[in-house]
Parts: sequence; structure tokens; C-alpha cells
Amino acid sequence: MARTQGSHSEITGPRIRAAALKLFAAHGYAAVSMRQIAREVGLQAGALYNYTPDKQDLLFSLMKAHMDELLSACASHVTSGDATTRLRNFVDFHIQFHMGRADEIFIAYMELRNLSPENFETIEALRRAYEDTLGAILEAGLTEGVFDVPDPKVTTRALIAMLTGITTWYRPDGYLSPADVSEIYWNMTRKAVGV
Amino acid sequence: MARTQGSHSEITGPRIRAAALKLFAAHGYAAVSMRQIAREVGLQAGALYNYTPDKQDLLFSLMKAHMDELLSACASHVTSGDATTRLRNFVDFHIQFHMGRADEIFIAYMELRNLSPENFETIEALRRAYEDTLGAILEAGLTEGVFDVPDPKVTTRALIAMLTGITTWYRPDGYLSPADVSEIYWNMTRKAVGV
DNA sequence: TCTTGCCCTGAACACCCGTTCAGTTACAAA
DNA sequence: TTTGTAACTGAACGGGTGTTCAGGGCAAGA
Repeated sequence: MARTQGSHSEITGPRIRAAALKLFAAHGYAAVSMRQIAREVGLQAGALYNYTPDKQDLLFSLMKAHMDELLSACASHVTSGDATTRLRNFVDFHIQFHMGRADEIFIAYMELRNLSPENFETIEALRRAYEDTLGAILEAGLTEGVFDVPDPKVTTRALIAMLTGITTWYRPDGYLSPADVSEIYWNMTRKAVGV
Repeated sequence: MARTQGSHSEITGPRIRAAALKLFAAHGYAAVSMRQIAREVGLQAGALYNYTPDKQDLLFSLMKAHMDELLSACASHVTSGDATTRLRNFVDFHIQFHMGRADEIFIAYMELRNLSPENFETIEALRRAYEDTLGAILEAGLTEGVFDVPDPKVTTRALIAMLTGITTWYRPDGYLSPADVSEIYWNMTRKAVGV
């Protein structure tokens, strides 16, 4: 037996990550075994260790990759303009990004407690950095005198919680298009900050 | 050995539930073993089965009790008045209820996927019932002509997500009192629905 | 054609899992 | 004081866990 036909590192690696992502999102990190992940890919459990040092690192690298992608995509979508424009761009970006990545978002929010302390600190820092981009927009709106928010920090968290909530109910085959959803959430956000 | 001094069913039962609640919230249902729960209470694992038929039922009964308490407390706090008054009462109630029950809320949102299908359906129905109380308030505000919300269902979910978000950051020893938090969230809610 | 080394298998390691149950003890009622 | 039983222990059940590793097959380069 051993190596089967046509298998390659460049193919197997991503397939393992995709399987882990799907299974972690569906059942939770702790409830998924390395053997289940391997079975999903069509391997024996031992083969996974050619691609990850251990299970913990598999989770961490998925979360890290997600956060890195989130931050860089956000930075390129929410760039210039006045505070209101940037807020609108942020809302649109957040909705669009989160709609297409249900599994990643689920894991990023649910599996924080299964990270080792160092890994948690790394992910938490990235999460705070993302939060701060919205925080900065709200602060800018305050100094421009166009927003009416009593506590920018609390408002930031409230808005992000509201926007991220779409992942719990949005389905592509529902009666609302992504643009509809964006419009509804933008109007709520806009009014909530007093524009 | 066997039965140790001064131990009683009326004491041990709640202690087991409290330990399970705490551990499930901290590490997740799948990551916590019956032996860990028993150790926390000072028992052997076998003794737990005098109080729960199995681990799944322990999780379910915690979630069920939480949802029942949520619904009955909500019903008694959000009763009469016009739509705006009831919305304000709902926001205050939700904030106050969720601030003091971080562990319960955490489990109620995170461990849904670890419920058996029948148990999930039961909890999900209660969750929908709670959502519907807010939905009914928004509908009432629409027919009264005082709210401006394009899609009450989406707005309901967005508001609940926003309000529930406090559990991820609120700490009793922070710089904001519960009343401050309530006020901030009420103002955001109020403006978001156009009052 | 031969050889090198990547990729994978399959077995093994020590340990933990939920759950059951015969047996033991402390207490309440008689 | 005796007895009945609720409450609990400790061991056992079959099975699953993450991880390691010697060895074998396949493909590409010499």
C-alpha cells in the first residue's frame, strides 16, 4: 500500500485544511478527531502530521489565516473619504465578507477558548485591530462633528455584534439579496450613529 | 468509603449543575468530561448518574432551564404600553438579564450544535419564541406608525445580536454601570428603529 | 535504468471517554 | 436499637483520543 496514485502535497495540504474547517465549524474543535479529518480527506490519521505539527496548530493556522485575510481585505476596501463614507464602506465590506465565509466566522468566534494562551493572544490582538478600524471611523466622525455617539468603544462593539449577527441567519437562497441585506444594515447603522 | 458525611441530594444536585455550567462555559461541552465535573463537586463520576441520565441531558436541562427563565422573566417585564414603551422595556430587560448570566448565555449560544436533534428543536423553538416577542413589538410600532423599519424580521435579529453582544465585553468592574450600558444601547436601538 | 526522497500506511503507544453496577456507608424512620 | 434505603465509591466495560514511527510504494531526476 502506502502512497496512492496521483497524490501531492500541494493538493493534500489544502484539502486537509478545508476538511478541518468544515468539521470544526459543524461539530466544534473538541468534538472532531484527527481520524475524522483524515477520513474526510481519504487518508490515515498519521498522514496529517506531514502538514501540521499538531491539532492545536491546525485550528490556530485556520483562524490566523482568516484574521489576516479579514484585515488585509478590510484595509483595501475601507480606505479614504470622510467618516460617513468610510463607515458605509466598512458596513458593506463587513456584510459582504461575512456572508461568504460562514464556517470561518463561526470558528473565529466559537473556538477562541480552545486556543492555547499564546495562540489566543495572537488572534485576540488581530480581532482588536479589526475592531479598532471601526473605532477610528467613529472617532473621526466625532471630530468631524457628523456622528452622535456617546461612547465610541461601546458603539463599536455593539455595531460589530449587530453586523456579525447575519452569519446566524443569512442563507443565500433566502428572500433577500446581499444588496438588500447591506442596505438594511447600513440604514440601521447610519441612524444608530445619528447620520 | 461510599457515602460521605453530610451529603444530600438537595445540595449535590444543584452543585453538579453549577459545576457543569461553569465548566461547559469555560471549555465547551465536548471538552469537559464527566470526571472533571465530578471532581469539581468532590464526587466520583458514577455518582453524577444519580442526578442526570447522561451527559447530553445535563447540557439540555441547563439550556432548557435558562430559556424558560428568560421567557418567563421577559413576559413579566415587558407587558403593556405602546410600542415605544415596550421596546424600551425589552431593551432594558434584555441588557439586565444578560449582564448577570454570562455563563448561561454563552452556553445557550455556543452549544446548540452539541444538542441532539430533538433537544435542539426544543431549544430552538424557545429561542424563536423570545425573538418573536421583539418581533411583535416592532410590528406593533409599524401599525402604530411610530417605527421606521423596512424589514421587521431582519431588524429583530440585528437588534438581538447587537444587544446580546454585551456578554462578550461587559465586566461588572468596568467603567460603565449597568444603567449607563442600558442607556447607550437604548439610544442606539431607539434611533435604529427611527424613534 | 537506477536511485533518491516525498508521501503515505498501519500498527502501536499511553491515556481518557461515557456509562454501568455490585458493594458499602450514613442517615431517617420505626 | 434495628432496619431500609438514598447516596456514593471504585472498578470495570468497550471504545476512542492525539501522536509517533518503521517501513513501503510511487514519481522524478541522474
